[in-house]
Amino acid sequence: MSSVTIKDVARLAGVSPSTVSRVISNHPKISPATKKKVREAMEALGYHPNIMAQSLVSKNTQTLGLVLPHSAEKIFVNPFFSEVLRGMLAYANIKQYDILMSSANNPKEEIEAVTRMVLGRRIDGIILMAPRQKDPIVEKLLEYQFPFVLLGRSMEHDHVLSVNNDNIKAAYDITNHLIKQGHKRIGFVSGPPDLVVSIDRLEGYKKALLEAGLPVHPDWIIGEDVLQGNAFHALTMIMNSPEPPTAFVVTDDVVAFGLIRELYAAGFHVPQDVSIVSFNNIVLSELSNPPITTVDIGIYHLGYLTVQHLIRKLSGEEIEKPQMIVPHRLIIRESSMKLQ
Amino acid sequence: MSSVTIKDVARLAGVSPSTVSRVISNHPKISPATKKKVREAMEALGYHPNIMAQSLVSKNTQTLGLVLPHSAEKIFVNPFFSEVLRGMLAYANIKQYDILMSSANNPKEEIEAVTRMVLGRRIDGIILMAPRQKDPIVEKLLEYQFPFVLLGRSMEHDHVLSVNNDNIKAAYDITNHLIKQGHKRIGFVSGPPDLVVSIDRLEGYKKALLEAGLPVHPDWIIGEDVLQGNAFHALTMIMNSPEPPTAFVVTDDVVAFGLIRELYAAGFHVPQDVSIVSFNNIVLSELSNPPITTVDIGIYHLGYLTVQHLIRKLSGEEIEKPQMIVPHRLIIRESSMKLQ
DNA sequence: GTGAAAGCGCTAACAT
DNA sequence: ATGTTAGCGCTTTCAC
Repeated sequence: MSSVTIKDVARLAGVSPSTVSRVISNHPKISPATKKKVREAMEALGYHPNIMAQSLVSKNTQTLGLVLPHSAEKIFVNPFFSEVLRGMLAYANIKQYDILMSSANNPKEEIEAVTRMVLGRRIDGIILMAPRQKDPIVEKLLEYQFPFVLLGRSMEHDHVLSVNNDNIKAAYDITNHLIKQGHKRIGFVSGPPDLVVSIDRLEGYKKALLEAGLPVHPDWIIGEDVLQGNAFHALTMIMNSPEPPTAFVVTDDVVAFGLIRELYAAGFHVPQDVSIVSFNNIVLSELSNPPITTVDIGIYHLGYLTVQHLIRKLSGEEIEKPQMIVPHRLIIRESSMKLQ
Repeated sequence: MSSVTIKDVARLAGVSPSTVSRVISNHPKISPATKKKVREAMEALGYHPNIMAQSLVSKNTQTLGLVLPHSAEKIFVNPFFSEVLRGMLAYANIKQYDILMSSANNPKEEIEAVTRMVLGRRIDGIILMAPRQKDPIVEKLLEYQFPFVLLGRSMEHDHVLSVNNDNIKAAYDITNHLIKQGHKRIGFVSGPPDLVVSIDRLEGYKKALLEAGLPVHPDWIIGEDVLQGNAFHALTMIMNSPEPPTAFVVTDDVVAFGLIRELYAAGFHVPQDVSIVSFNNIVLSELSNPPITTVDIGIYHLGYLTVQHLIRKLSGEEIEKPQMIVPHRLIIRESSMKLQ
């Protein structure tokens, strides 16, 4: 692993270092002859530009930062995450960008990680996943005037770059699907309450109920910790009440898996006793037993467009609409089969 | 987002840039007084060292490279991946390392991505996931003499750093579990055939059968593409033969999900008609219907130790045993309930 | 204990 | 079209 520099190439090609530099960056006025000579020398020596040195002077790094949401949300984010990352990397790859990841165990570390990346000038822009209400990182980045994109949306700032689903509409649509099936008592299983996505989906659910003249029953809105069994008690309470829900809108496929399992353990079958619909359409939702009715939010696409949006901004393109919306569609499966 | 440099700090603190540098790197002989002055100046200006400049001279980047396996393996790797990444980032975070990801659509791009990172001196070491038999990237890295660690193992080089399960033993153990349940006709669903992990698990399966005096039936060893339904035909063929398998060892939980689904569609129930066991113990395997018997391979731990192993190597520690083995354990669930 | 100076590998005026 | 020069922000001898 030799360390061949631009000077070595210059020497071998019999030109000056700056000429080599020009060849690298495809400078227009460079004679075909020398270009060829230099290319050959680079090839012969196995030259690759030192990216640190390039960045130091050019002030850009061809790198995007991504902070992994901290563990509190791990279950919520889990299978979604690798798919969205695939989409991100796919576009980044096209544009020769890499993605620098950092993790954090709590909001404080999260800020630190971002600060280190941004002020350490390691990245050109940053991708924020799962933004919260009044998200401190968003505020910080705004303050730094550092380019970033949200996978999700900001509730406070509508001029920030973001790629999102219309989660209110999505929740509204999927809830209406249940209503059309004849359900009148519909519960909701929420995600972490400070995530914007949780708030939006809850709102869409409520909107559909209200429009249909159905009651919004606060006791039927439960936390996502059913999966851990913490809310098992709450669930049995609800299900053993005189008039239990006949359906649930669940904020995430993984949570839906858990819920189906908990219901089963409590003696309730899906969809015979209770219907389940959820969000994301992760691969496994189709392979669930029963297969889960869900909202396909285009996870891969979401990741892909997020990076595209950010890179466009970085290359100085005029962004007509900062808020991009990725369309969703309902995938109707067995878990919400029509009531007889 | 001002760009405050070491000079600015030096000026404000009334010292030379080199002194500031010494404070940053905790140089021993520096008077407490100046140290304090400099620290205050850094604080006041919001100084953060430019990591590119640091790297350029110090020749290390505090960054590890990771190449996402290309899409062919996406199904195999999917839910496993985010968990292993969490483990990697957790340890990296402790040691103030970041992880630089790059993706590739094919083996050629994979090599390119690695070359760009390595020769571009962007990273100090590299993590390779899911190594193959005679893996070209391993050969390349060996040739460059560049530090790397395998999540898995090399079949050819036993001195390379690696963190792995004993997959042969794991497959042997889980197959024996089925044999103890009274199964005599046991099939196998494989992963991508050139992955070392696939080869090892197949070997362990065969070993258990042979030792028990049971037949290894080549027709019962099928590819992982059952999930896509491509091998659906093969599966029904097998199941409709006069003496079909009564159990399957499946190489991956996700594939097991798919298999259970396919079997169900073909009229076979798990575990009444056929038992299923698999590997990885992803979160959802417990929430499957039925819950899946699987080998817990300690995914998070695997990621954590992989990075630990590599960072130790990078910091010049003497590595006593280059090949680390993470213990596995069987998680017995409903999908392999005893035959009556 | 601290400063001055050189240089890491590269790019970008400014010359010619 | 190409070479010369001066940095980018930092670390690290080498002086004192």
